Amino acid sequence: MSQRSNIRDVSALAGVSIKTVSRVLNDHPYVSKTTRKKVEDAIKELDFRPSVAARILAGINSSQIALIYDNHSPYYIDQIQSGCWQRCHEAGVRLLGQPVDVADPDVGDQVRGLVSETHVDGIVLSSPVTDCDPVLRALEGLGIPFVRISPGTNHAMTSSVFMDDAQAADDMTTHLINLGHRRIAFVKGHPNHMASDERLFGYRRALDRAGLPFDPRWIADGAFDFDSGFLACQMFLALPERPTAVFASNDDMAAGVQAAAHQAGLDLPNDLSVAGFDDTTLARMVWPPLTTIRQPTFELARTATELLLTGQTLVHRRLQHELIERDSVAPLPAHKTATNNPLDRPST
Amino acid sequence: MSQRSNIRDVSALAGVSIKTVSRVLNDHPYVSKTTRKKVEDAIKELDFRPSVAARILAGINSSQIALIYDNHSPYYIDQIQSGCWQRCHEAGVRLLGQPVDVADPDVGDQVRGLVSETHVDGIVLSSPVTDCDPVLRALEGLGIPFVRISPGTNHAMTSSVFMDDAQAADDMTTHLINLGHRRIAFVKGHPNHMASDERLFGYRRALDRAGLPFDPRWIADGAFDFDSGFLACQMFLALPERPTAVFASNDDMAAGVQAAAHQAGLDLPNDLSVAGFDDTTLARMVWPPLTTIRQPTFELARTATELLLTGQTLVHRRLQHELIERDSVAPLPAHKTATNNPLDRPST
DNA sequence: TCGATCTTATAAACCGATTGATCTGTCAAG
DNA sequence: CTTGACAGATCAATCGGTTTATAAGATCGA
Repeated sequence: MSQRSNIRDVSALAGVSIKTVSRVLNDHPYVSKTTRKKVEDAIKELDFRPSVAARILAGINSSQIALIYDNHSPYYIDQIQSGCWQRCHEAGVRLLGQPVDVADPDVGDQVRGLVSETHVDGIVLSSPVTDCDPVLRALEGLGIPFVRISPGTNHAMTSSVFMDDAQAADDMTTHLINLGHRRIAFVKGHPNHMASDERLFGYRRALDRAGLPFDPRWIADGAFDFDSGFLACQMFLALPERPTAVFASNDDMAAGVQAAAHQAGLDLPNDLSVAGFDDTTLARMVWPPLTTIRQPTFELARTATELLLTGQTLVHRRLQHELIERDSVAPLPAHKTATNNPLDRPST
Repeated sequence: MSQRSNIRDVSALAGVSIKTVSRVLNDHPYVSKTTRKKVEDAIKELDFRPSVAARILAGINSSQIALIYDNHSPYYIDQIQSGCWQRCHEAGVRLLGQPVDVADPDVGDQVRGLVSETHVDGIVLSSPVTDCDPVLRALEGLGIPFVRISPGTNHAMTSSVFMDDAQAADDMTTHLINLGHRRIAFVKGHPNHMASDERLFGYRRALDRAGLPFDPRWIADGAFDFDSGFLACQMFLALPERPTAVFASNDDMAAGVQAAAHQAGLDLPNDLSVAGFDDTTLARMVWPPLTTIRQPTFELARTATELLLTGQTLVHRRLQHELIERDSVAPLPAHKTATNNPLDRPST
């Protein structure tokens, strides 16, 4: 039976005072190497681990931070979590993952509870919690440090790390245009993610610059999940004038678009080019593999955690995105470029 | 500035003793309705939340449990987490998600640290941590209650919830045989998951019963991830006698198999049937959608948490699986059934 | 009316660490 | 031979709850 050992046991075994043990534990000055060694040996022998509960009560750091998220793309969350976790692991800090529902009327209260009950030292917010008012108010009221990953609003409030969603969407749209596509549909992201608007904006900007018209019928609402991409594509295919390319603003929706296209008997990517966004693992799993925007999700999370841990409260870091070409996007065949017949069908 | 309020503030405001407040908080007897009401009002007004740290120190439950996992399939983990989380949420218990690496030589130590530092009341183990010796020893030594999801060994040690992996694999294999397939390849799971052996066993049993030979060249090593499925399929396709169906022992690997087949120019499912296992969200995202075994992952996790929370230390529950037919498996065309020519190729 | 059972108060000990105040030695520089 | 700077001991308070012991008023049945 391994009875829990406490700081008294350690001090007794090492033959030093409790205060000295505490000094060793917290890296305080005025401890000689030999004393430190004695104490460390005693700690090892007793397998002593200071109780966080007691340290928290005594008012020092809890060495715990929380990651709060609400996301419907497991691959995305997996990367966010890994990034935070890795940095925490290096720093010897525990990470508590806390899923929430931003639509729940008492998220604010839940977050307040989390903080005052667990005494976490800080918080990492992932989109869309980054722009959830009740949560932001709760955190501000508590006066606890927090950083945000890809926030869409209140940029002056906290440190943040993000990418240029508008530019990335612009890049992808331009890429499609350069390949000859003129009828490019777009699937929007979940309305409570600010990135959704940014991506739509980038798409429109690229269209404008190329002198292409913006046609609202080629815009579909989405929710960052497979099903909404599927539905969006079905809608596009029912249009008298079909798009030759679909740009879905994340990979899950792009997979949905592809599935609907496959189901309709289209030959991908020749009959329809499909572009994604995020470059999650999923992008390589579907067929054809997705041409997509690589979002540095892991690094975003790692960097955010870094900022929190080092107490940099008001810095903003933009990380670089990258257009990844795979096989889901093809140049528009010549015969389709010429005609603009409304009754034109992808294949006979 | 919302100064933290403590139990003293509450007792003062409510005009009762600290002890009485404590009674209300812990649902102890001997509190009249009117007194209880007064205390509850005071709690609400002060937005008082008892500090877990203090309660832990005082020796009562921490109302926290941990979920320890090490898995390479985000969709699987997502479901496990959701199941645990939902049950915890209902019970007002906090869930700490803790990823580990079972191959790390000091997992045991990490787990011991987790328990003695956070004072969690119990632990849910997900495969393959369920069969990680250092972790099991650490937990036993600590004397902390824990339950396991799909353990492969030491069944008498703890409560567990699981499905019949062998029977499920048998079912799927039999399904393929019934559709006329005779050359059925199999992609094994990660060697540190006990379920991998079970599934292989079920596959062989079905083959035996049907009087079909077991050919080791049609067995590939896998690791439950996309890439290993991809590699396995490439290997199968290089064989002089190609399989007509591949049964991959999870969905991620099945997606890999499909990708390799697509890349080789095969027409799915006609040239090659592909079956998966798990029925994660991914199964519907790939093309063609996977015929797979539905593993009740969410319910498994929920039930495990239930057992832990209600203190049922030695019960075992088997949950039912189900064969889900989608479009990745097709009957073997007649002309292929007849011949068994080693040089036979899927398409000309 | 007496005793039993509720209901609540008061005071103090305790959980395991941190921290501040106070005090005693060492040892080396000036 | 002082004088500091450093190393460590001792004691007690503190964080925010739980819990035990003791006491006492209220309520109720016999």
